[in-house]
Amino acid sequence: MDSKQADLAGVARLIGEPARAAMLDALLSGRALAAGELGRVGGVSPATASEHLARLRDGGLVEVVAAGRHRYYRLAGPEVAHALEALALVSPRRPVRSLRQSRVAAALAIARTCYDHLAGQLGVALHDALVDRDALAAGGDGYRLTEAGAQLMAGLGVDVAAAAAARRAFARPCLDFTERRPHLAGALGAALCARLLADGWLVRVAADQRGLRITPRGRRALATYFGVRLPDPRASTAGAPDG
Amino acid sequence: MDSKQADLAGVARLIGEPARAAMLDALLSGRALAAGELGRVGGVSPATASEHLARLRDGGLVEVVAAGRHRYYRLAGPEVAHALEALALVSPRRPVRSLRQSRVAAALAIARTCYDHLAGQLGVALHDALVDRDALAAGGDGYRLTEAGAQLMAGLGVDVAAAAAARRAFARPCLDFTERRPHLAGALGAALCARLLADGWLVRVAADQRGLRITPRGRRALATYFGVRLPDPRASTAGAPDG
DNA sequence: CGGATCCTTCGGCGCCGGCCGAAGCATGGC
DNA sequence: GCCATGCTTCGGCCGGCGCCGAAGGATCCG
Repeated sequence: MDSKQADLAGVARLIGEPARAAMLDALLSGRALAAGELGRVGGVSPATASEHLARLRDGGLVEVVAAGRHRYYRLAGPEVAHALEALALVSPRRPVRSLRQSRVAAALAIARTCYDHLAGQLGVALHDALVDRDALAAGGDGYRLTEAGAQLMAGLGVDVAAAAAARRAFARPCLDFTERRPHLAGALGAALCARLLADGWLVRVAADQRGLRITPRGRRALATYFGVRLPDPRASTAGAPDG
Repeated sequence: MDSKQADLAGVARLIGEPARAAMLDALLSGRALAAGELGRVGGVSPATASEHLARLRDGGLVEVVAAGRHRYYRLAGPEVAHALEALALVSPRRPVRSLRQSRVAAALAIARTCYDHLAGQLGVALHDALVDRDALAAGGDGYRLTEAGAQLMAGLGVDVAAAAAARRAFARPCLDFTERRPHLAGALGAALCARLLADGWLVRVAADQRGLRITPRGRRALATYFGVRLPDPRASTAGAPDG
């Protein structure tokens, strides 16, 4: 335990600027984006974008990786994504302006990435299915995989050993900011998401970096492996969030 | 699912101001504090404090309850506390300045409240003990109480039925920002914390609203009921956080 | 009812920081 | 080598907001 104290205001100040918040939101897709593209996302000039990104970098919120004459930025880690989601959870909603925005929001509600794992109705449904089937059990820093869970993951081709060896937490619930119920995060959640994308069960929607579309094949597979059928017609009013 | 989008920047901007951040930090004790006291905490005049509190109120981060000529402010809910803790988790640490600050920080690291439940080494140890003893199991929006867990809580005099009936989540892990491992949050966590305070196992430390001291009686009881012995001499380097 | 306490609103000051254009520095293509 | 592209740094403008003192309203006390 180092005897220091956190600088709450500093980090919040970094996020609390519309252009930077838009950039961070875009980076919640888990992908690394070029500085210029992030500037466009934030609606500012390249010069301003560069300043913002430098600040975010100094604040430890993003990392940069140089590639040719492009510089790609990504979130500095899962805990940054977690903080952003937690903030979104308490943010007042403001009305959408266009039909297009409404369509995008509806699509995001069904399936999207939360940093590098699955969120939205799909993410929550998968989480619940894994818990209900006793594939996940309480233990360690969140969840541990049961014998049944290990077999299920092996059947899907998820590299559980690699996930267990990662320096980050293995499996952890992450409160979904649209569903207000947990979905699966951590190394296992990321590995599962990657696998489902690689297998063509899910594809990224070009319109929004975070959006996912479930392919027909994925729909069948989700029903077979997890008993999950989406979109779920049940009412969206679920349990209240909690800290 | 309402088709709206969250205003990430707005909320972060509210938190990202030193005086307001200090106020919110003080409110993380879970108590309601008067406007004047919060002004002193933030190091600003009553006038400025009032402005800040009005903004926080409009932003939905705090609630106010009038009592005589005092107006007491408290966090608007558990999800606000959760967002603050998540932010603290990614905040860079800055060196403490005085010996006094160092002592306070060390005390906070051992036992403190996180909004209305237990955090610090004590909170994490209790969480781990409950999971290890199969008092808590994965289920619902986080944890459910097993039969053994229900008996344990009953023995302590914790009103589990009331906690289960609360509108908030029943039991949920909350990532501790000093330990970087989960402690127990949710209605059950709050009920447990309240019970331990009421029974005199823990007392609040006047120097810092969030700080807790374990009484000699509490120390014995914690060992008896949970097998928990603090301060724990094991190294503080634990698993990395995750979103 | 008059004074004390607590809080809020108002007016005005000052500064931080977000913005851009222009210039500087890399990299890549030809 | 020369130019185009992508990004960053620099200088300067300007608006927002954080700050306070003073004034006003509410509550409690004697």
